[in-house]
Amino acid sequence: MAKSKNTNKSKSSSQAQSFPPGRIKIAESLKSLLEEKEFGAITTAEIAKVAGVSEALIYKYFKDKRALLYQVLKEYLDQYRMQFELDIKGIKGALNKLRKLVWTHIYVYANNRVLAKLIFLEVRSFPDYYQSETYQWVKKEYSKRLLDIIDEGIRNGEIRDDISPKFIRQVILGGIEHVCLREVIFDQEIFPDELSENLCRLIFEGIERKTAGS
Amino acid sequence: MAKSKNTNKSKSSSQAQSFPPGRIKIAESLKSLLEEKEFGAITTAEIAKVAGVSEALIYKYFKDKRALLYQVLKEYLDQYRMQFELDIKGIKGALNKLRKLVWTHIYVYANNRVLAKLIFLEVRSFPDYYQSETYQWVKKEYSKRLLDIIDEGIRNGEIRDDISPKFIRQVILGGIEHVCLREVIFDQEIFPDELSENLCRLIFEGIERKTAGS
Amino acid sequence: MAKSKNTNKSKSSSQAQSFPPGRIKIAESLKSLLEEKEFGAITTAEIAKVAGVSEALIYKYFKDKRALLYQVLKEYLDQYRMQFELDIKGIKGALNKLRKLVWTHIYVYANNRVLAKLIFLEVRSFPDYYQSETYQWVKKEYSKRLLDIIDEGIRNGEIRDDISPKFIRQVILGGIEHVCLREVIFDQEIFPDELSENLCRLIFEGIERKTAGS
Amino acid sequence: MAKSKNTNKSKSSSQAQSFPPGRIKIAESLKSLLEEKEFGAITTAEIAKVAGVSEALIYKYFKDKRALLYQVLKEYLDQYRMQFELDIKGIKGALNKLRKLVWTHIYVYANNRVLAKLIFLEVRSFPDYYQSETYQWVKKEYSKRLLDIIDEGIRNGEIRDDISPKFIRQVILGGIEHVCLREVIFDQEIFPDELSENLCRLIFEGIERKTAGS
DNA sequence: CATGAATGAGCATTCATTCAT
DNA sequence: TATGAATGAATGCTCATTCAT
Repeated sequence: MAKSKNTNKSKSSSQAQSFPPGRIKIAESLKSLLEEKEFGAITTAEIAKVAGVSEALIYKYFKDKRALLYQVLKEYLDQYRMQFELDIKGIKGALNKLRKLVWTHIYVYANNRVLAKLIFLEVRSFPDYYQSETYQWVKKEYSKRLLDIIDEGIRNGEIRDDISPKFIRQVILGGIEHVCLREVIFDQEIFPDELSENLCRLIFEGIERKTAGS
Repeated sequence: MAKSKNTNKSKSSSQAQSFPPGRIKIAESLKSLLEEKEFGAITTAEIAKVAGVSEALIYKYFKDKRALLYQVLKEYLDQYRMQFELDIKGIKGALNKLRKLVWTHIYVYANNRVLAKLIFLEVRSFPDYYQSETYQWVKKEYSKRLLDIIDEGIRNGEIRDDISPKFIRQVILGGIEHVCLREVIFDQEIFPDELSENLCRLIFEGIERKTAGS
Repeated sequence: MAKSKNTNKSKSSSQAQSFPPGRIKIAESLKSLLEEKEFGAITTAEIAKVAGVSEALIYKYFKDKRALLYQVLKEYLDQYRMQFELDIKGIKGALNKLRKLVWTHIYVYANNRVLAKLIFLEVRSFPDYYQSETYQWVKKEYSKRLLDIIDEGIRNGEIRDDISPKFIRQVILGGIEHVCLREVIFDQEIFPDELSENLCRLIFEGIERKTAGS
Repeated sequence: MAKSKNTNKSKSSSQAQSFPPGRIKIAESLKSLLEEKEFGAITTAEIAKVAGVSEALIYKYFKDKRALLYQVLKEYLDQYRMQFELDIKGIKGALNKLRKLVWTHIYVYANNRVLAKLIFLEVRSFPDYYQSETYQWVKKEYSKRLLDIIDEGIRNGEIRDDISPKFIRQVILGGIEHVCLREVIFDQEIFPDELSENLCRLIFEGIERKTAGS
């Protein structure tokens, strides 16, 4: 059950194919090594060997080992950002959008264990991450999108207006983290359908506007 | 509030006073270093320095750095094993015993962060741990005791008999882990009273035998 | 007061405008970097970056990093060679010419710290420098000119004829080096007027021909 | 003439033979390498190889490469400190003591080129040297001794009392540096007798008290 | 019971240099 | 004329571990 095969098979993944092959090979190498062990246990020698390049090349493309990690994180996030943008297209209703978003979020964790672990464990220990452009940009993009949908829900009466939208967002993100953390850390399978269903039921019960008639 | 001061003040802790002073000092040294940083970041030089002994002595008493960690883990577990044995003395009723056990388990995690982190994070990366006597022995002792109580509950009608006792045990242990993991990882405070109360309410509702009259 | 601004503003300096722009940019880049740090601390990456060219181009024009240094040295020396040729034009008397030469020599050190340091410190550690054309050619040009003037002085009775002209030259060059070395090494200001005045007074007293009547 | 063989043949040099052989070999190794090249050009690998030990051992005994350099410097200074203490014993008259001190100082530079270069060139680039105990201690020991003698000279009328003793000390130390710097840098021979004679004549003429009768 | 001395293997990182295009 | 891509060989430094005493 555990140790599910992940998704970075996408050699030709998200970045606009403009990078030199060496750089791509290095990033892919780290991605594949992250499947097996944590970042701290991976050496530059290993990265270079798996990538089939010299260690020196790593430092041509990345300031240091950590900058490489951030790049990998960024690539993963980029890849899913597009997915997120497409995902809520055509969905009517704020709650439905939220439901879809929650499902996708959990689905991403379910299918990309490396990304999940990176976000849950690795990145928190590096205080400089929070200054990195990757973080800033995710924060802006994803967090804002979430807030917009909540606002929309409040405006059109789907969501109660007596709770701060930011607090609602906090609860949603905390909830997602909560239902996935255990599984991510212990390499157990995540079932997006079930988890998102339960989570949404719980949260929506709290945030939905109770109209007089219903 | 988080980052609570821990409990390994017990210099003269559990082991039957039989160990030579050097060995004890080394184990205590690692314990105190584990309060500050994770095992991987602790060097043998540090351990020796804090213990006030030579590095070589570590290898007289322990096969390697990891064997020392297992010893420390064992000492902690020993220490709490006694506590567990005393704890349910005089308690009537399987559910009450379980309640006490859950509370104590969570309480241990709340008060010995080092042990909690060891169990949750450190030890899982060492596959050989599961072969170690420490693990085998804890598994037998603690797990068995739990099962005994569940069996007792089934026998005396407190607990429904249509669920496998082992499954019930699994749910209890998983539940405890579940409600503590997040806090342990992110160094947030754990409130044993609240957590065990909620957890027990949830679980007992499911496992309690619903007698006609009640 | 020390750390005087230097003179390699002469972008279009001595070389007969024949070099391709890339080559010129590389040499100028090294010159400007030498103002800030010593040769050993300058990397080819830096040189290329400041020059605005690729690292590879350096190796198109120069055998290696050191050959580039020799080229820079040569350019500086070229630049001052012209100055030396013009300088003694129109001056009457060997001693006056020598005085002018000494002043100019010191003046060059005072105003081009990079050149001074190159000559005093950098170049001596590279034994192959003494085989380089740059060295051979300077030796011939400048040293010979000096000797010619001394000879002229002896011939026309200004300078005593009982000391070998080469020894006199040696004393003059040694003296110049002597009065500048300390300042160059410790980055202290050099005062050409004062230093050359004192040096000439000292040396000329020794080499001047004492005629009966004077 | 240049490149005179130096004096660190003293394998069993100054330190109280209490150091382990590895540490001694490392220090001696650096000393011998400093005869050939400057500190910056010496690698830890070389030091270890010449010493016949592993690179790791260097870091057992010294914080880093620079700390090793300071240790070497300290050993040299220690060695000569004893010499200085004995040297002025039994000499009458402050000027005679100063003369002896100047001679010995120059003699040390003449016979230990490595030490001389260390002091003149290497150590100035490391700002942290001036915080090192080695520096503080030399400053105190040697500088103070010099000042004491000058004071003594002023008290007994040998030295004029209208110039600050510290200024006199400054002139003496600057003078010694002045007459040795060139030779040290260019690896030319130093003649202590001649240099100290000339230097003392020059300085003493200025600082000696001109009594009415003389 | 304890240690002083020593190290092999590895670490992230740097840099001058090469070569196909 | 110019460069993008790549690297071999170091560099200073760390650490768990061994062994004679």
